[in-house]
Amino acid sequence: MSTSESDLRVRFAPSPTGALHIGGARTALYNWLAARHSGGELVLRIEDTDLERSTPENVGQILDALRWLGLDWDEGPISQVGRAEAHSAALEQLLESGAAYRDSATADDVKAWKAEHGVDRGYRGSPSADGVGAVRLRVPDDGDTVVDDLIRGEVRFPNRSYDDFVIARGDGSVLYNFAVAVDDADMGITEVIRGDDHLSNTPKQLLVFEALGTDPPRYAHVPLLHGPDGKKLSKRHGAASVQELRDAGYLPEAIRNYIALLGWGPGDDETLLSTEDLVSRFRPEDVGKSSAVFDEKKLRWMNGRYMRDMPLDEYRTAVRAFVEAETSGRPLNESRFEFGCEIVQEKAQTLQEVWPLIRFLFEPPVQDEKAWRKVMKADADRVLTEVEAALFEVAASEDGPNADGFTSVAVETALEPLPEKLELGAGKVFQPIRVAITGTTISPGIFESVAALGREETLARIEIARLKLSSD
RNA sequence: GGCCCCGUGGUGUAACGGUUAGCACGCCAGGUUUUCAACCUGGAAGCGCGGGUUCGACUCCCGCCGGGGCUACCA
Repeated sequence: MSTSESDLRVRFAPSPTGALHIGGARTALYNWLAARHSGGELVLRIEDTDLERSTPENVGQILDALRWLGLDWDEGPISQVGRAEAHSAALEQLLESGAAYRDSATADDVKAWKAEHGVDRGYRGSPSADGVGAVRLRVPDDGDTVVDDLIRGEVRFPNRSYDDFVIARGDGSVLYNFAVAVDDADMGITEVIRGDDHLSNTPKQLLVFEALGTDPPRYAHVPLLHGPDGKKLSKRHGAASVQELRDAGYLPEAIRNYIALLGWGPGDDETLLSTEDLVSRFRPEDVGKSSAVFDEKKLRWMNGRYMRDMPLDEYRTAVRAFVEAETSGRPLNESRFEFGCEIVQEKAQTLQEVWPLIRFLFEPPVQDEKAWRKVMKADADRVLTEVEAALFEVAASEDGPNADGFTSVAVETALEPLPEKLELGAGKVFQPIRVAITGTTISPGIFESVAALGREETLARIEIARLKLSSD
């Protein structure tokens, strides 16, 4: 828990109606960065007043996603439902003061009223005689409610275009715009950083603050994220939730770096920014105004950069979880795994891509027929015969991955002269080996791959390939 | 429909009343290379449109067009 070095208090307030989306994750990140940058505090509040859609599973999922992303909070999670008493008290206060009233008008009544008064005219009701009905807040007829937004500047909303909006249902349970304002007030939130979709709601919340007699926080509305088709980001756009990104093999730090850049830039040409950099350089007022499109291609590239920069032991730990999922926990040759990670680190862009590249170390190769036809041509048998002879000469004191005597370097020393000796291009010599031992044309470096597989297994697979060759 | 927001290459961003409009991803070509990736070099690609204001506008103003949000007794 950080000691408070500033008065800044922000909150992240997701509604648990599903997984945490990349857009929500970015909002969380911006709040977190703002808090950590200034030494302020971040409160996590769960907006669960929609009992139909808010489930404990969803709450757990969001908390997991935040933790996995490395975003911690100083207070909470606080359930909005758990604050029902505070909400009722505030509601009573407004009913007492006359700032709000009970109105029995139905949706149809409101529609009829508007038909009569004009579409740009907000509904104005009157207290029901019997004191039943939903609770509405009185909205002034004149003037503007002004949102002084950190990102948008001053935005004016004409009061007359807003309905006397419902702040509590007939049964007394409160609605979103009311609960949010009461909670932000009670929690002493000083700055609200949230999605643009709430900009139009802000006047309502401001009106609640005014009725309550409390100073409102400052607002910073960040632009929404869109999918590649320009539409609002949704589950249809592939890996759109944090959970899916995690399953696809992305690293938390890469995601933090990438989504921070969606709508914000450090001001210079830096692209790769550590979380430390982000914390020191991020300011909500520097967030741009236009919506951004989530582009997985760039995330992939960035993730690859982070994967290559990882310390090897950390890399192995991250990869292991993915490999275990692929092999359903079947024990693997540990030294092959360790060496496999080492030789594959330069190649994969996501954790998910690692297994296909090192799979040949643990299982017989699955022959890709296209690769076979492309590589196993006329010279192949002659080449493989030479390769066998050359590898046979390499003395290995034991048979294991990168074993003493049969190291990448030793293998390279043995194979490297072959192209010249056979008067063939390097590809003509090395590709058949690759296909013989891995089944495909794509693998880690050939010398490393051979060393990782070990002498005996390599020779055995080459022999199998030669047999297949003779039967072609 | 009403209220509100946004509009720099395919994507994310930078600059700004006066620059050859920069950087990154992606794309294309070439190089390197044992494949892929990485790496190196080069290239195509942008200020939504129309009016103003100004000596000068991507930048300021207006209109339009396009995209988005809100408009529930949802959040």
